[in-house]
Amino acid sequence: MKRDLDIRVVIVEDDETIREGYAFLIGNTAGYKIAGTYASCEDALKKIEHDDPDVILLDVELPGISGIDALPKFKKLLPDTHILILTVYEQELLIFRALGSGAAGYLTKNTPPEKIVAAIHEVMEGGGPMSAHIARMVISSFKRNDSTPLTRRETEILEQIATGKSRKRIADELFIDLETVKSHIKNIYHKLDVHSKADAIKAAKDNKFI
Amino acid sequence: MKRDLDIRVVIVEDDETIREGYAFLIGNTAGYKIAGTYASCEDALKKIEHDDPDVILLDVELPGISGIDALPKFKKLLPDTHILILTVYEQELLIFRALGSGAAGYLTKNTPPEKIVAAIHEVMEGGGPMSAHIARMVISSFKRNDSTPLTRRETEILEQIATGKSRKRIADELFIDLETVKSHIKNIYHKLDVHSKADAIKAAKDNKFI
DNA sequence: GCACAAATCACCCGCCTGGGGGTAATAGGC
DNA sequence: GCCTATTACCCCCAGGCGGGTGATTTGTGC
Repeated sequence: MKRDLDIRVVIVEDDETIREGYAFLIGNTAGYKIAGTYASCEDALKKIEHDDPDVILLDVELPGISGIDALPKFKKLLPDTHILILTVYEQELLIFRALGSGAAGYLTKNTPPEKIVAAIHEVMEGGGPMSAHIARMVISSFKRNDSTPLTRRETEILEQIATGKSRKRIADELFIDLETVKSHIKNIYHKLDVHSKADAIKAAKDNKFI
Repeated sequence: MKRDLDIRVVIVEDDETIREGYAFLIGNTAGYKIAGTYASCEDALKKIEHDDPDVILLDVELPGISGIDALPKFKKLLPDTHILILTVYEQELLIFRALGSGAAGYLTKNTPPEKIVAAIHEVMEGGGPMSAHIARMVISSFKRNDSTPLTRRETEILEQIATGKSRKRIADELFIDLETVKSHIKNIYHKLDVHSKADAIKAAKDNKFI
């Protein structure tokens, strides 16, 4: 069990002005303590274990190893430390890669300082702080297309196909005949203008039909 | 183009105390206007078009049609209106269904009133407000398991299989022999202790290996 | 009540895929 | 220098998959 004193924060950020700015701000907030600051992931990975941080503020665009590539390494070194991504980039690919690698939050650099402190607090309380625009993108990634050409049953069957099940198995699980499943699949292929499982799945996912 | 005056808010919530409480709060905040309040989705669906709302606060546990089932209907009636889910439930299934149906945000009922107003503002600015715990669950849904038994290549091939591609096609796209792909698949099956595509995909997804 | 869409089942065909049994050479990382 | 990841090859055979055509029933909308 750790001391329940200050929240220990480490900053990994190459721009000295920004780094020292954040450090000053956080270090002077009651309840927070700067446990270390680094200009590169290489430096940080060598010494961060001694800092014993609760939260890491991690930049993604860094010279040498990028923050996004270093994320799994930090996670391996400090499995219980929360990592907050801090970046100017709002690219979907980057965001989902970061979250997939175990980031606990994703903030853009235009986030006002007091919100950053609030985000650190939030992440310690089990939250997942995100900048507004990021949150919207994350939510959008779940949204289905409601103007699908597929019927309910066709959508259901295509979802089953996307799990890798055979037509026979789908038929059994839906309590319908194999021939019925084949009919549905033929209709799906016609509607999506494809000629294979893989293409149907891709077309449907691209269009958020499934 | 709409008037850029007050933000028009509709509340759909069966508990009168809560409903009127929110209505009073929001109605008395500068820049916001209550365009309508309803105790059920049935009522709301009939009249909501005349309210011309910018944002709907929607409860999920309602008598009759649930908020979650009504969500697509509201979306159809008012495609440009933002819908904020307001509920006590924090079940993953419910959350992802709501977001999949087009909810722009998801708040729990313990959210302090001023945060609800802030969330309405945020959603109008293109954000995706979520309660802390919800946001964490959403983020967690992206997180991969880093202690996978699968090698990099095996993971890559299983990902391809999960897209419905045939072994031959995977071999071609990865510039390796069909027999090599078969070998990898055999190894994957052994490691995951399964005997089919579908089971491998399920096991891998359940464990977040892919 | 009628029309149209959705869902169901049927039988045809040819070809390739999928799952499982082995074995083994070469590269790359610690 | 060793281990494992990656690559590749041999065998077998059941059954799946994609495509064509047609027919029946259920149900929702106007």
